[in-house]
Amino acid sequence: MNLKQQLDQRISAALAALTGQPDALAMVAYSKSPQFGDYQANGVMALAKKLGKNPRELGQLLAQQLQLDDIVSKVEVAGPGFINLFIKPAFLSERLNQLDHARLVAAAAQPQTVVIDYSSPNLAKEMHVGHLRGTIIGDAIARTLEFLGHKLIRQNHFGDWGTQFGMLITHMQELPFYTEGKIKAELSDLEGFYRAAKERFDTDADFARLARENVVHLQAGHPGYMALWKKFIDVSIEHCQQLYQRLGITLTEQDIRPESFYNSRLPQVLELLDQQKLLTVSDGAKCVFLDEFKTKEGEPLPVIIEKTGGGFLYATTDLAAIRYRCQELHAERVLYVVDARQSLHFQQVFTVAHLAGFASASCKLEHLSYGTMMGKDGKPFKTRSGGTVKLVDLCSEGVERALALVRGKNPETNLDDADLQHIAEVVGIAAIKYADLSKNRNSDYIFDWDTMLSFEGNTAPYLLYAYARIRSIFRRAQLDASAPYIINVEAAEEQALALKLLQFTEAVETLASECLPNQLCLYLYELAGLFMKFYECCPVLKAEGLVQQSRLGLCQLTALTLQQGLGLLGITTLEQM
RNA sequence: GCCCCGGUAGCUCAGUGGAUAGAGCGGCCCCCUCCUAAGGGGCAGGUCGCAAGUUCGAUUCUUGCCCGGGGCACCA
Repeated sequence: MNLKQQLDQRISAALAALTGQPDALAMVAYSKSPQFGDYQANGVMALAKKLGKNPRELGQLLAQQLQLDDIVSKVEVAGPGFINLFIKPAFLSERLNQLDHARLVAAAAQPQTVVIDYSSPNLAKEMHVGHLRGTIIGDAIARTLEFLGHKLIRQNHFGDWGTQFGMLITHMQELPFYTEGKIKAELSDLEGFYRAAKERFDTDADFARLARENVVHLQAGHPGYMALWKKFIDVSIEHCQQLYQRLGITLTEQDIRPESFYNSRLPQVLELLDQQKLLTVSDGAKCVFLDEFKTKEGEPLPVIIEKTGGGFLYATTDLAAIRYRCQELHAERVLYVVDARQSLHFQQVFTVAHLAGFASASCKLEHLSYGTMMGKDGKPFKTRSGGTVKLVDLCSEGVERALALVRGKNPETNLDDADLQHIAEVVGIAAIKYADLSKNRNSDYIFDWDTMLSFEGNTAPYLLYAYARIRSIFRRAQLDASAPYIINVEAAEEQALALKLLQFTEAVETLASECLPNQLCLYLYELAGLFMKFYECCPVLKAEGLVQQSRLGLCQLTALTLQQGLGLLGITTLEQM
């Protein structure tokens, strides 16, 4: 149990005993200012009101009865009835000395089976900036839940099936150089290939007709078309996996469960809905109508399961996926990291899934939506010529800019070119990822190279630098960074840092429940800031004996926490930069 | 028209029903006798979109309105 929960539980119990209200809540929160202590309990005011008592008197009574001497050095009643709690330095030291350095965070008390659907690009096109947020944010959430001990199942719901593939295989088939090697070479520029096919589809009526016919052949399982399709998909998957590797994304080929995986399960979705009398035929399409959704004309809005003339849509696939995830993978929680524009779709699909029993009432289906990536002009992020920015190019540009920066900061360095290149790769990728993770995912976010590569403020370079600096302390002094050091905090700066270190667990747990990685980013930034202040005020290498040991211990734990925290976000640290 | 998300300092963003709403950038000023100044400290900067309501207490919850973005029947 983390410190906040521990305080909350004990104060709630004391409050219940004092007032005879079994459901009394202490409402423990962080204090905003040091003068109000480290934590504060705010529950007294509400309870006093409810009981018609004077809140300050109730607060005084509670403060007298609280038995928190093992944790707290001072309890004071302040303002209208706040209970301010000052954590004992000895308690901080003791807790820090007990930490398991390999984890720093306890495993979840109740592990769940969690399915997370993220990244899920459309294989028809090359990955572009539109796929970045979901991939990065999803990966951070996945890593964190997994680390906490949940049974985490990643699902990369690739778009590998649908009308565009008719167009693509028709274009492939008609290429004069349809041979193994040449096809593969041609597909090395997936984006160009898609554009060429689209161009023909839009301008050549015969081609378009043929493409539509070929979709039907493909979906009927025609071997020749299937082979072409498979070839295309394989190249496309390889392209995605390369990007994942460069970006440090944990998705592997084993996590791929594309749309086509559900093909054989679609008819069953239709049958089950029909059996439950949920289907209505409207304009020839088989639909589920839900009272809570309306079209722009004010008519009931259907969820279309099968379109007029046959053929399934993405709602059908998503319903089949929910059945699979809940009933075969036994998920207790299913997370969808998908952009905000699809929120209506997910509301509908989740409602139908619960209604039809595809997901039990206890199975939580959550759409973790995120906003659009904007350019500095506040419009969706594009290249100078107005095209979509490829992820490959984005990574390269980030690394190039980082390299220039690292070179500039190290004019006379002992680092060779390979070292610099490595540092640039880590910093560049980290900057891109962290810029995205550190903002609340719900809002749109403005992509700006200068801000994300700055060493100031809440940025990846600042945190990586903080970590490298600490490592450098041990390296310079030739001290063992993994040796046991006994912490004994005294100075105010040490106390503030120690408390923050203890709160790492709370930050990680919050990320797991709220799925907002920016909260962990903020924690790490504040930790790094407190460390810098500590380091300014409290000499480490110049200190002696037990004081030095203790301060080294704080340095060590700060480094471990930064490394662990960045690791959960999918960012690797550097020993030197 | 309905639904979803947002509106907080000049800019980019935090903010769990609680005390005096916080960071960073940009502006002005100060600090290298432990690590890498890629750092630290200070000053200035706010009708938390507007108005009601609930509450002992609202930036936070409710409702209405204004502004911006997105979505709303066979694409995903």
